[in-house]
Amino acid sequence: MNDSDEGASRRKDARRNKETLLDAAAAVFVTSGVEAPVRDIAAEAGVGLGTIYRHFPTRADLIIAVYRHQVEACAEAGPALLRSSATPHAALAQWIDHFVDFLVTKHGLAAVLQSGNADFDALHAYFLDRLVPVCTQLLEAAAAAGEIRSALQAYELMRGVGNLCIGADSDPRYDARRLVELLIAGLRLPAPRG
Amino acid sequence: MNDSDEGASRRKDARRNKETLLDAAAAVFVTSGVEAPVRDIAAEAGVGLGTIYRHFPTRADLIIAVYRHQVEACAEAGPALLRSSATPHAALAQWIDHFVDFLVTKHGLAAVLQSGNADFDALHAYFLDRLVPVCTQLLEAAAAAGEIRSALQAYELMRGVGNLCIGADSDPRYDARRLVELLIAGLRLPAPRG
DNA sequence: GACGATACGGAACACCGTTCCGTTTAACAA
DNA sequence: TTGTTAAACGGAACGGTGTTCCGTATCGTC
Repeated sequence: MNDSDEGASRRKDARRNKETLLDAAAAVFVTSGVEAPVRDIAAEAGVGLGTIYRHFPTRADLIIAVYRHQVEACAEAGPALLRSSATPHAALAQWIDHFVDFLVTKHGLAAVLQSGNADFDALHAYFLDRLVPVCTQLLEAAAAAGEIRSALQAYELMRGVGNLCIGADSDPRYDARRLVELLIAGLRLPAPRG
Repeated sequence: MNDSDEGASRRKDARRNKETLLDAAAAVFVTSGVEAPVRDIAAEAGVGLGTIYRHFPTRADLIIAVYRHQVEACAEAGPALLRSSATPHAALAQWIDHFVDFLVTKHGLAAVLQSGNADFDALHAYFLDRLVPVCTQLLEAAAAAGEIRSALQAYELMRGVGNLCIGADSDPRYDARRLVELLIAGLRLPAPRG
């Protein structure tokens, strides 16, 4: 854990406020979704707007900070699954499942991730930088094992899965997990010359 | 064509402005995307903001009006494909392809369709009302022919396809068509006991 | 040409993310 | 303890949304 001191201030109140803000943001994200107004988060934390923007230069930075640990955990789960699973394809499926679980339980996160809104480019880039290499590794292992057709880049798969998760909360008629399953099923190689 | 007179005004300038507005909106949507500011459209049409909002009570209504003809054409293409195609599954695949082409060529339309933003509920509802029944018909025909696993509602498939199209413009690394193909491939029944 | 209904334009409003700056406060030295 | 100073604070203000409102201009009719 080298992230607890890298941006830490000399002043106790500043450190405390940053923690308070992260907690408040996490709470507001749960109840109102990731797109909740910055003012709501400031109010929840009992803090002014200036304080938010000093600690987190942009909304995207705040969102990244809130979910960093979970994204790191997801990234680290990839190699672990590859070691513990029966086949690379099983590892891939489980990893995607893990990722989908993460996205689906964060109201509006998937939508914001793929919104194309320039405000969230940093968020988009962070997710991609951290997770695409892991996905590539899983994909290549599965391809090497001859379990999948290899015509798909990890980037494309990640975006596709992310897209499928949009709106999965707040709509009981739409089950993103099932569609992602279908996508992964379509990826599987049916037979050498089907 | 009964939509050319259903909301037509008694005044010539009003009718002309509505046409001008539709053309201007279409032009702006092509260059700046569907999320272009209303003011840009008003400026392009050489018209005030009030005029836009009298003819189209909400942004969503304007978008619906601009794309109505194409959505109708898509809806009508469903039964036609079912008649002209070799198998129901082929008809389904072609129809989905048609729909994807439509979405992918309209900057930001897919994103706005699934944004969950209440402002666009009417747009979302219109697409669904018009296209889900068509998709249901195709899906049921393919299921009856034993070509697909039937565990997917048309609503879910439409949302999934729509989601996959988000951001397909403006990112050469992401090919929505390929992912939709994979999804449809995953839908196909491999064998009675695979 | 006059008149009433209709439509027009754009200022004004509410809300957003973000910036700016005068004020407060923590940390430290004397 | 007290004084000094750099850091952090709060929130008004800015620029940009979608939308509303209403005084003004215009069309169709008599």
